[in-house]
Amino acid sequence: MNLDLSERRRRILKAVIQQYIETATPVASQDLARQMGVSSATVRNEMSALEEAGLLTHMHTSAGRVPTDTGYRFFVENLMDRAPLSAQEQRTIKHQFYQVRSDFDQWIHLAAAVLSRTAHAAAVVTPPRAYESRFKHLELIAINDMTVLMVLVLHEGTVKQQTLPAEPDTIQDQLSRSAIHINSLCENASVSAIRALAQAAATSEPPLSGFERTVLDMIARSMQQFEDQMNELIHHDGLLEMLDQPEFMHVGRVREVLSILQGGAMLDTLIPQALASNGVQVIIGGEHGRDELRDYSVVLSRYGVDGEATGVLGVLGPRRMAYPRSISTVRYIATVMSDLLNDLYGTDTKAKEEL
Amino acid sequence: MNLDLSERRRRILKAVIQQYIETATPVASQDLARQMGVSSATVRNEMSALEEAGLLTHMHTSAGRVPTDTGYRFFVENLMDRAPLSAQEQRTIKHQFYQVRSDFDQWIHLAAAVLSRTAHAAAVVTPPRAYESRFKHLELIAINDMTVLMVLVLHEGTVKQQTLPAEPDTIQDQLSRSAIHINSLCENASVSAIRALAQAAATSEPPLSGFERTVLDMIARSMQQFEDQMNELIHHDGLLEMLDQPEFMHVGRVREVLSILQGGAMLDTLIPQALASNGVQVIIGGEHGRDELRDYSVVLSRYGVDGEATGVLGVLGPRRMAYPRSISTVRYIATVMSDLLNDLYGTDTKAKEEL
DNA sequence: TTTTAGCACTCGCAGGCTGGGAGTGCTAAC
DNA sequence: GTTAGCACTCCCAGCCTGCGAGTGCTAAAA
Repeated sequence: MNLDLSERRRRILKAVIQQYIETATPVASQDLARQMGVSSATVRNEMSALEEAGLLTHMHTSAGRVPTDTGYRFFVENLMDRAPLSAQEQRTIKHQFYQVRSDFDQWIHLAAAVLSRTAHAAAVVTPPRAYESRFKHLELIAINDMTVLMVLVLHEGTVKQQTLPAEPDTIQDQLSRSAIHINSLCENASVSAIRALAQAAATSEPPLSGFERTVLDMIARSMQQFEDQMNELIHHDGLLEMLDQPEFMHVGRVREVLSILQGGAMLDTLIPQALASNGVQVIIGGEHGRDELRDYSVVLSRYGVDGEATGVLGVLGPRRMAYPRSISTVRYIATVMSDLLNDLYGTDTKAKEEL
Repeated sequence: MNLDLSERRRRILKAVIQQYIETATPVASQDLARQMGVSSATVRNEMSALEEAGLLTHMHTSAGRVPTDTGYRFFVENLMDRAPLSAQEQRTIKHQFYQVRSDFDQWIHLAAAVLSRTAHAAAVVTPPRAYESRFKHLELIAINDMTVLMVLVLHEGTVKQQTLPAEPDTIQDQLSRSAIHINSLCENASVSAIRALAQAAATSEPPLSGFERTVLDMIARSMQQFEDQMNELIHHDGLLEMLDQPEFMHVGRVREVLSILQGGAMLDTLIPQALASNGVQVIIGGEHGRDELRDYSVVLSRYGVDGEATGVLGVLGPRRMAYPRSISTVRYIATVMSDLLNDLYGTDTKAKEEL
């Protein structure tokens, strides 16, 4: 994508896209004539050339120009002014995160809320996850004489809770001993290691009781399930934020967005792809051939601490999205989240994403 | 509300409402003439009387009749056929819950999903909560040499996680000892009891360390916050389910519903009210004077185990809602959830809600 | 060769008009 | 009390129309 555009054509393309993003109406040659310092006819000629090059279109003869996917792409990569969040905004955001700093599972909600309000688009955030989950700690708590609550902490800090039926006459003391036993056995173990331990129950020293074996099975199943549902835990927010946009005048669009957000195109391709790459990813319209996304753009970034826990966050909006602002916002919040996680996990220094 | 309606008027009213619920178009006298076995003119006279009584309206002279709030109310209380879920449906639902029976926090999601799909409306579910939260168990886990993960289990089984900065050179052993100490002190304690303990740190036996005091403060704050956000944790689902209804042709409606669901009318009045009453509550249109709800109806029920943990679940839909089905669904799922919680908490037998 | 003015042409869109259809309300007869 | 008949009201989809916004093209100017 290195079209050899004259300076003037670049300026016109940029102006068209900026104006279209702002006003949501096709832009006319007249509109630009003034700021370009030439006549509308000249602008028309240039626009015509840009259309030839596949960067603009128009729906019918007497309509203004509108950017194509390619046009937006060129804009994002070569034309747009980077617009980092103001110091004031950065402070506000950081402050909000500071206030919930100890409240692990509020980070996700806060990130989504801030993203959507700052970028004026719908936000998506997946919780931070290790590539392979590892056992950290187990706690067994008697809820009553029939039920035990099992609290499982994974290495990256995720807490899972499950109940299991108690053997009759189980007392907390026994449970605590079992927990200690399992904790010592399973330190740092992966799913498969725990499965192996459960298999070899008899040979361990001291041998595992039947109950303890059940717990091991439960742990393995729980961790496995956790890994499997990898990306089913997308949290999203800010739908309302988007409904003001004129593209959502028809309800069909709302339906589209909802299905994309909850389980459609988001999971299958975009999130894994974002997890596998560095920096901020921008997907414009149907660039990936996914038809549901034809009219939408997505800005995503990975965040987290390498090797420990990473997640994905970003925004989804109409193709006519304020790219500079969205990109800055996503990038900034990704670094804030990474810093938080870095404080949590490590003495590691390479938490901040580059780009 | 005991209007003295003739049998025929009741039949006509019922037919009007049923047909309107089904077709979403005002119902004409013609439509009913046949099934009533009288001429359309007669039906018109009767309708006219029902309109006089405030049970029906029409928007302009040449339009069919439409129920008023009062009409719906009369229908719900005196006219409608109770339609319990079929045995087949009940089995399916029970089976789904059975599959996630050990996975406490999936219940909420499942309940919302099932509710919305079964009642074809948006579902809301609040997690089960004790009226006053009580301490159950604490666990302190060293994540690294700078951070401690605190896992707090409340009496009703809720698990809260928080991080706190570690003192330098803290080792897991010390943490475990602190946890044991605090666990023995705080058994069953309420927020205020824990606050008192923190105040009297020096006098306890053995005395609480500075770190342990910090943890106590943290616990108290966390529990307090938990009580404060009482109803901010509404989980909802099934927006898509509703968008097919013709009343959502205009986007404004979608916006309305979204704001009701996330933090508007739902919290303020309806949920507390549902928590305070037994059985299934039906709120039709603007019955509560809340203007945002003018065009919507809500069917809610409390669920849970008295004294241990209760929550609220229900559906929100257009005023033209399939009341019999919604009510049956809400009632059934409330009993299923109550049974689950009952298994979890108690030997108690009075878990099932009566109407 | 590039730019510009001028003009014809295209298209969308809001407004007004119209006819038909659906439904009621009333009246008078059964 | 019920019904047929009819006038009347109102909505709605379709059609036309005029206007405004923009373009594309051409021929002249720079």
